[in-house]
Amino acid sequence: MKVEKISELTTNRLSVYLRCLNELLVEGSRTVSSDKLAKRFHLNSAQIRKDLACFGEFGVRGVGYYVEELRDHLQKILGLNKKHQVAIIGAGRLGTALADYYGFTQTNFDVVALFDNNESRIGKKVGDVEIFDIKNFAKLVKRDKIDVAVIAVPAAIAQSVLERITKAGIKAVMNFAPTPLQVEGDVKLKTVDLTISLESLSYFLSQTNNSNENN
Amino acid sequence: MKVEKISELTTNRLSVYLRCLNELLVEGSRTVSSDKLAKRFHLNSAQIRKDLACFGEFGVRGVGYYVEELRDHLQKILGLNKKHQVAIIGAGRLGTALADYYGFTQTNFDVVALFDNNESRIGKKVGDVEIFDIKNFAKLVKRDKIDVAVIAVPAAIAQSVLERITKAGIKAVMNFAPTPLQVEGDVKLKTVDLTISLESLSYFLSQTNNSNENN
DNA sequence: TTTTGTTTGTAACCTTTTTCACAAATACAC
DNA sequence: GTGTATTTGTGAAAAAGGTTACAAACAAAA
Repeated sequence: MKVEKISELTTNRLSVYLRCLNELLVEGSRTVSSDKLAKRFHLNSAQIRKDLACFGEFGVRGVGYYVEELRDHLQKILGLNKKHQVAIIGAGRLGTALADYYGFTQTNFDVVALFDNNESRIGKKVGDVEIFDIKNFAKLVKRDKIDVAVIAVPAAIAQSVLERITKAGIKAVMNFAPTPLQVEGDVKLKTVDLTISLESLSYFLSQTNNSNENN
Repeated sequence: MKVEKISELTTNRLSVYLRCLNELLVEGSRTVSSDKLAKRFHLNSAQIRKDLACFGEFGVRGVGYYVEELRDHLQKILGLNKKHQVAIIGAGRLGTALADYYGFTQTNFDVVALFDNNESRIGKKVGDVEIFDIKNFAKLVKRDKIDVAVIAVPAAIAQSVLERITKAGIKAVMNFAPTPLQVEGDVKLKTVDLTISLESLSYFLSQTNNSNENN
């Protein structure tokens, strides 16, 4: 078992493995080898073994891994055995869409509050979740033990929102504003930038078109 | 100038550079050096130069890059000089949120149609965009020259939706369903998997908490 | 014209990530 | 038991990605 720093690429894959194992569990598999797992879900068996090896020796040589046991280990490793309280800042279309995104609702991530600075939105509800005035952010973070924040505001104000989040003591932030943000301290920020994804997609599109022209 | 295959990491950065240049243009800068660009936007100057070098020699030694000229080059490289017609499949909250996401509306990506299989949604409009029956997908792709598809349906049916998209001849697909999809042929698929991002975030959160306990 | 200062483009180097390959461990058949 | 078939865990190799460092190119001042 390695004790090195775990890369984000690894933790991302752990999440994938977890999903695969859940699928296998539903199908009733008791054990699975890294090779079967890899073939079934188009992964690399050596990488699976190496990723898992970062956290312990979960497998049995000649047998493989016990599906349920490994699933439980991964859940624990990823911190999915504890509930997380999520706040979404920005109650526009994206923010409200995220508020009942199944990834948030179906798991141990609970969206407990939406925040906005727009008077006309404050006080309304999206499903069970109330939209609060951003001014009360710090207070509600404390009250509801919010530990994850999602930024779903326009790019122009995203940095100031992040600072508010950081000041409130939140350590995990997901950013949907199409702009890179500067982080203070040991806060973990993940940016999902749709503009970058789209424009990058556009590049590959133009490549295909050009090569077709040359045929 | 290199002629190697361009990595996705590079095209992602090109999109970032483009954004930076647009910002500089608004501020009225005529030229910029890779060093100034890097310092201003927290990038690496050598990497900027290397990324650009994949596509030509755009700079002038001793001067830097002409902002507007480089901007135009990047737009061309990324295929952003042509309009793209986007279809969103799945007219739930996420699909409709994406339909008027500014990244789609504000640029040369035009959302021209939403698709769903739910009778109650078909025929309605989200902003200017009509929700069509998924059965008419291929027909409308042809009529409206749709070249980008966005999957915003539940994971369980995402693969079958992708196959429909592929059959209709679309080469660029963005997937928001939290599941990896198998691509046929030369279709470019980008998956934005919020579950993976969230669970990965959860890992780092549990790390922070554990190390605090040990203090 | 020459010198000085700036900045690109890139070769060489370093780091990270992925893949390969195999000894060690286990199960199971005989 | 012994032998055969699996499969893990992990070094070592390969590939991919990022950084450093500097010659070559150019601008501007002297």
